[in-house]
Amino acid sequence: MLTERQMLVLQVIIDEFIVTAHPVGSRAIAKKGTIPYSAATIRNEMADLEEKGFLEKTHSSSGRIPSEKGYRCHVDHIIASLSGINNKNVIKDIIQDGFYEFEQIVQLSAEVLSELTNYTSIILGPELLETKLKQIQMITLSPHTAVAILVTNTGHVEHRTFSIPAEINSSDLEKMVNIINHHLAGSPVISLPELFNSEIISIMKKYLDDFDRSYHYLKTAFLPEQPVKLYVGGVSNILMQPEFNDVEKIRTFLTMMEKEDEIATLLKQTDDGINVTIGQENQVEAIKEFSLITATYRLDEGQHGTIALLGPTRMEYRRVISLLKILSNEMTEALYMWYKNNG
Amino acid sequence: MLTERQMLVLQVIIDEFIVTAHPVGSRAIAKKGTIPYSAATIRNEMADLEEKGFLEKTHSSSGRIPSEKGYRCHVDHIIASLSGINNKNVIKDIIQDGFYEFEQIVQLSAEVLSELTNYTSIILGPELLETKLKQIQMITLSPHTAVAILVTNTGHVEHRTFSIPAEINSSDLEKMVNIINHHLAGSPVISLPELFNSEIISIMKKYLDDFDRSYHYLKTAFLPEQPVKLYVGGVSNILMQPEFNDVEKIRTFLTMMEKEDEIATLLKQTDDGINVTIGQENQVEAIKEFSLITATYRLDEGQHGTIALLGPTRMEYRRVISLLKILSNEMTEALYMWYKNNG
DNA sequence: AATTAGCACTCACTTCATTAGAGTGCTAAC
DNA sequence: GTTAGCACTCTAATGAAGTGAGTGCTAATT
Repeated sequence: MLTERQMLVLQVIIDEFIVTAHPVGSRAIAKKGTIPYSAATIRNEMADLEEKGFLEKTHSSSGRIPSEKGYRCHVDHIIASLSGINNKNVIKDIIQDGFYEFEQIVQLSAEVLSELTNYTSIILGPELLETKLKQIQMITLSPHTAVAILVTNTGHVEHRTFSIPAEINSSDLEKMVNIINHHLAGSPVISLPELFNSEIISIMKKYLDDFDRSYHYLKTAFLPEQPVKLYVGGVSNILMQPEFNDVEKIRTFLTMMEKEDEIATLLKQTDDGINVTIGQENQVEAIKEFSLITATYRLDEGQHGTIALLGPTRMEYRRVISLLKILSNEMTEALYMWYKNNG
Repeated sequence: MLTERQMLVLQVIIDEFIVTAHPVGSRAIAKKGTIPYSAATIRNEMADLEEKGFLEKTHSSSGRIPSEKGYRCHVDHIIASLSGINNKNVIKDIIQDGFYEFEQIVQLSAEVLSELTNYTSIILGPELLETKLKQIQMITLSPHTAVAILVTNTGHVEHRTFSIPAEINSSDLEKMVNIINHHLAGSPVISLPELFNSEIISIMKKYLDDFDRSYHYLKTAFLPEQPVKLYVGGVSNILMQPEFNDVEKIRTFLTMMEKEDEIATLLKQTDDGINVTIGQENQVEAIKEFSLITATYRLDEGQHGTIALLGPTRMEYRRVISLLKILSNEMTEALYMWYKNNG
């Protein structure tokens, strides 16, 4: 589809544009001398590249900027050539110093990532619903209120304060908690409501006086509020990009970033491995001007989460993609170690 | 210091400027007809007001804008006239619907506040160190790791995952937790380290084999990481203000908002009651262009937190101050109720 | 004596024209 | 196939002119 030389020209233009954020002209390329052709030749190739849809003009006599198709080609090229990456131990070096808990590892990774790239990093925690119940605790604060605490095998702690209905006495509550721990420990959190219905109901009915009421309360008390957790790093970082010299754009961007649930659902539907969606390729309206690069990391037994990097379409794809690949590997490794110790 | 009429003119200018954010001219005021004087008269008064430092010009032939001294006068005036506020039940109406836990009440208040004002609201949670230990739990995830959970009387849950040193066996751990709960439940969290030293050490030495090691781990495991919690609402809200039409200002502001600890220390050193610091009056460099209004809310027994509102110096002080007063009262009330049930 | 009308002057903001510079496309020469 | 040359295009920067809201001062009015 593209000749060798056209590919070369496209690369040079993208590289240049990534740095300057300004349209690139043929003469400028020729002057730089990265490729040994005259401005006119390059001009001709550029015209062809534009015709084929890999470049665009901002106006009729401007230089060219890469189109989304151009970026796509660039990115596919990078991913294809991405094989033996030298693992730089970005995260591992930091982690090995001491003991970090699960959430810290993830949060740290998000910060490191945005620090290294100057884009905004978003990490989607592993689907909480797929973690397994370790233990439930119920701590009464007063005769009328209690804190329910749910701990998963990943060390995630979820808690909720709620009022104890007058119909339930504290010994009943204790019994319930014991029953749950005994029967449901080790079950995936996602299946808890179901298991409640199938396994626990029958048992509880034997032990508890006022079952129906209690049941209702328990069910709401023992489910995690947010099924996933987002770790965001470097929101203000990305605003340094020249793309954000417009106030309105900043507002739009920040408003979007506040919609955590939308971002979460977006990140959830990514495939395994490295994934790049450029501009209009994005399904979500609010980021159609951005590029989103995602990578998955895994825990044991099929649990996984997503690392993502959000930046302008004009992104340092080469660097960023390999970084993300390294980091997702490292996280998988670090978390695997963690998981092994804590399963 | 100011004549009746000068006061009037100052008020009108401030009111106008709060709405338009543009310098106010004498002719414009006269035309509006809020005060029955000609442009020339008003002009003279404005000249006097400027001389006395209550007004400023942006350039030699511009209209006037209120100086910080002008705002200060305005604000002092408002606070003086602030007596019988009709309690509007902003929060209470919402809260009474169902049971809300402590953190929800505070978070909700922050959101409501920024929603009502279009400024950024910051609520400083009650000093965690002053809450009292309710119970400690230790849940082992694996032979080498455990989650330590600390619950306070306010229902606050703090947790930390850490690795269990090989020297400590699980029955020792259990013993320690029991000892702590038995002796320290009810003690203020702030005094825990001290009590550890004075009361627990001696007792533990009797029970535990390898005391020294265990002690070190416990001490770090059972102290809340962040002594206070910040609840921020409507960060992107404030960006709609015309003061933020400059990209650089937005960046500065957002960078500042990311420094949570700085904000926390700033809010901690506020007096009781309503407090307004305008522009340069602020000690912290980053908010010398803003006004900060703070109010305190109380829990039982001397525990208290701070509600704050951050906006441009051009702020609707009248509305905002009374709102903050109402809200701090309501929060005190709501939390008092909560506290009573859960003490 | 206080207030107001009148007038000259100031300054930011907008609009418009001009220019410089970087770019393109095309044709002809190498 | 590659390059040089040239006419043409468009943006961005610059500056001049006009507009309008504002001020300060003085003199007239109440």
